[in-house]
Amino acid sequence: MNICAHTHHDDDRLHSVHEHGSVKERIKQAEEICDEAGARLTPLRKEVLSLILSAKAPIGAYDLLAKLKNSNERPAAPPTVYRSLEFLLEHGFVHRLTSINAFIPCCHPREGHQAAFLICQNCHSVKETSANDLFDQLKS
Amino acid sequence: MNICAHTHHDDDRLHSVHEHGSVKERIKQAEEICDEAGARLTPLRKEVLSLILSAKAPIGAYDLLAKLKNSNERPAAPPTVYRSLEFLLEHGFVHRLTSINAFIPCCHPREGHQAAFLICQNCHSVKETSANDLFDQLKS
DNA sequence: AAAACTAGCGTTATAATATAACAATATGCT
DNA sequence: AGCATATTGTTATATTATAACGCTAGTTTT
Repeated sequence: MNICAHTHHDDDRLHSVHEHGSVKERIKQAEEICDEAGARLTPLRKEVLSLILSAKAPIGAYDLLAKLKNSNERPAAPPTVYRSLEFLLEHGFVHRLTSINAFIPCCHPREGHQAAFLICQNCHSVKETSANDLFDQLKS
Repeated sequence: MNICAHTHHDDDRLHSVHEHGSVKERIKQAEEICDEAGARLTPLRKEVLSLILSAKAPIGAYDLLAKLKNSNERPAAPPTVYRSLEFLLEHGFVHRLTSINAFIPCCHPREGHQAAFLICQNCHSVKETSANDLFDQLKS
């Protein structure tokens, strides 16, 4: 499922996941979603989400760990990161790219959509496209 | 991309990857393909392919390693397996399922097709479907 | 309010997956 | 045979992820 997409024309069904609204706005949106769902976007979880949103590319768990250690008084070990990632994945705020062991923001956290990702095998830039049609087919 | 597919009706576009012709036949086919391509299906590589073909489900690198050790005088360490897997992947004899860190046979080694896999999140049984249509879309 | 419960996080250790680097051997070629 | 290259052996280590246990703070129950 990895295709290097070097296209530059715009297509509303195909967009870069790291070119979206401000981090602040998206954090605020996440807070609202958590409030509605009765979930807790704790300071730690918020910081991990913020790091993923701020990254210019998919970011790995141990990169997140390093950034947490640098930017923070908080102690940090692998479970610190993986537990936050688990929460963010469960609530649809991020996606896991298993093929490159990295994480990216979800562009549409409210929608419960199915996405497919085009990952450039050189630079790892990621574009997202809806796979709803494919999934409809498969479910049948 | 993981959907648990519990369907039992047959569909020529959707088939279980572990219900195919005999291992012997498929090894023979692989030998032919290697001959044509000038590639060497060495005894080690043949054994790894055979183990993947014989497995009833996706099989991990370290499971393969254990089987190599059991069934064989040959010494075996991680690179032994990973190098063979690299060869088998390059030549299209197997697929890597990154989401579960496991490997399965390719059902159509000659065709250079693009496949999508439905992996049961309970039992890890795998069905394969062609994703050529999707890929055509994406390339545009 | 005290006790019991729970979610979240800290902490240590270890499991599971994968690769780097170099040595030895086998294979093909002239 | 002698050389070049591909393959495999071998040791060590890197990378990714989880298990297990304890502490703390907030909540609920009584």
